[in-house]
Amino acid sequence: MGRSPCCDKVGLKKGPWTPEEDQKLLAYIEEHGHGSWRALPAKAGLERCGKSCRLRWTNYLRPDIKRGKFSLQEEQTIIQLHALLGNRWSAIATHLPKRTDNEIKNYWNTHLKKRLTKMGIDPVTHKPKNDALVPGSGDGGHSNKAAANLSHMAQWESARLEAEARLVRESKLRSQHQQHFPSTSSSSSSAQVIIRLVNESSISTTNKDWNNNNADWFLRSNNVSNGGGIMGNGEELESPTSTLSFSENNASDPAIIGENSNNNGGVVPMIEFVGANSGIIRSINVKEEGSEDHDNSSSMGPFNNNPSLHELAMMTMESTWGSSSHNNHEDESLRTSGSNGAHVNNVGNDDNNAEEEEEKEEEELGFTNLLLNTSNNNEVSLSSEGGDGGESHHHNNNNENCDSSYEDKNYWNSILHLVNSSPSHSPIF
DNA sequence: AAAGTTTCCAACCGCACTTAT
DNA sequence: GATAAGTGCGGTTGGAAACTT
Repeated sequence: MGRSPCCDKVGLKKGPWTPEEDQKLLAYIEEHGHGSWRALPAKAGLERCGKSCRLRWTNYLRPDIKRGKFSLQEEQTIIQLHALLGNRWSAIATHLPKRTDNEIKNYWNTHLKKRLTKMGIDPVTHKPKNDALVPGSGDGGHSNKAAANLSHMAQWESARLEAEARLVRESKLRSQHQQHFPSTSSSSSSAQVIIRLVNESSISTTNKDWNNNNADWFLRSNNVSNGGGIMGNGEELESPTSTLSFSENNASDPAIIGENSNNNGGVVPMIEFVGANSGIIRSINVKEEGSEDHDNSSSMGPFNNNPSLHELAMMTMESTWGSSSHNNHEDESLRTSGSNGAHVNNVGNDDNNAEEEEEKEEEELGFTNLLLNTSNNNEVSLSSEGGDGGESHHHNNNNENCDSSYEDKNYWNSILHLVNSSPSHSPIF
């Protein structure tokens, strides 16, 4: 059976909205809220279908929308998130405050997609179309590995989103349950070793880390100082926080999102996301790796060349959360030099128009580095400082034997840093 | 200055999912 | 469980603006 149309199309206006219509819609929603979108047009005196009204509101009239040029930081975020999420514009939009999914989608299609194509990167797969054209192609296949990692990450993220959706529902049920039984723990029912990554007071810092420009947004819109994660500004995004866990029954668990054999025959641990109640990742749940699935008796412990996700997360979180001011400065260097801090730039030499093209290319190189060569950034210390297992994780970047794990580290660092930097109200993380 | 082309983005369309009956 | 209503989302389009010839 077909669905009935969202509205009777006869007599309803289509096309661009007039200022009068905008005013009517704005005035009505300000006074009454939107309520049922289908019923709204009649009540507001608009000859539009409810869907059109909703779209106009969410994409244009809503007061918390930032318009105008995308910052480089935003562009980088979009590219990274697109590599992970694909065309999940609404999901991407949750990481770009005040930007609508429609706007991001348009920007991707009109700017970023072309730019990546121009750089020789397939904007769909985020893999290099032609190795010869891509920086790092002569790196012994590093970029290919990175691209493969991104592909893997996309699968990872896809399944994670599904699990997250399920867990949102569970979380809601749980919270309802807790209203009756307040003492009930909200943690996962699975046997898990919860590793506390960040306490509630990290929230402000975390969001400052995201972006200098966005910090103000966060502080204003969320009214959060410490222990926040509660939406201000009337926003009710109930945002379960994802947690990572290494599953023990990956074959049947719907939350399992993948495994990845590494060069050493080990297995990158399963990852499971478990709902929580704040807006940022706050814990990683580590389960015992099942022994029946993999010939990998030591997957949980600190490993030789392949850090567990847990370790990576720990290193990453500690590194990033522990040095917010540092990162803010890093952002600036990233703007012009990409993630490679060794690259020398003429930052500040902006009075020469002839160099604009050069700068643009440098920015593009930065994007390339972000996507294909997340190594060499100094956001993550690979030393033992972040390991909770007490085992040192020093890695020599020049050691070929460590390439795989090193790339994994940077790969995860890039992802986790993004996660870490996400606004606390994100419904995804 | 006019015509042609490209770029940009607001808005539409239809599908999928959730919720209500 | 079946159906309808409501909503969200991603793909696509149409037209205005900008740019080029």
